[in-house]
Amino acid sequence: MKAELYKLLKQDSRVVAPLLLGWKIVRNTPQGKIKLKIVETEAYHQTDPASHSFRGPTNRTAAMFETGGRLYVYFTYGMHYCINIVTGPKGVGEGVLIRAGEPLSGIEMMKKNRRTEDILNIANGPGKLAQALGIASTELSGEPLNELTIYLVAPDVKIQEADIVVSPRIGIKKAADEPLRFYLKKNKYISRT
DNA sequence: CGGCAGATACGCT
DNA sequence: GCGTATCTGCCGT
Repeated sequence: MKAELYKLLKQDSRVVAPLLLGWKIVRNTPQGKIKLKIVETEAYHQTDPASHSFRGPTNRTAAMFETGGRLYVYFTYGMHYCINIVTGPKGVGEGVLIRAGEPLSGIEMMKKNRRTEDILNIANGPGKLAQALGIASTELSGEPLNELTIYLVAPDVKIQEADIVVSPRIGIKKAADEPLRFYLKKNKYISRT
């Protein structure tokens, strides 16, 4: 992992979450690369009761306690996988949930993975995004970001602060008012407004 | 379209 | 047992 990215991801998830907007998430597959622009994120910190890491490390959440720059993949609702970028120093359990992405390339593969032709419905939610990327297990959880599996690419054009909208997070009961969801203003691929 | 039930299995109490 | 960082389809408007 590049030093620049390592420095970014070593920071607090609440700092990193808005900074990841506009970055590209790339999945390398034998059939080719799948690329999406990150358009929606949420921060989950160890001190946050809504975070899986809140009660300390477990077998499931061990990856969140690693040094920033790894993947944390979890399974929920009996059928969905979701992807986080682990952030912060080793020993602190935190990460950034990637909630939605704008398809850039490998679109035919994503359509097949998602069983839909509707481009607006390919990755506009965390479970959908994981499915679009072909993630159907937790085997990549704990994996360091790397060009052989999954990695991040910096934005071509720097995202302006004025283009970022902050809101409460989706689908949680605890700490439901915390403004820890970030998305790109007017972007068509976010999960909801 | 908006709201809601149902699916489904795993981690933790 | 119970709750879950969700999605889809089906229903009514």
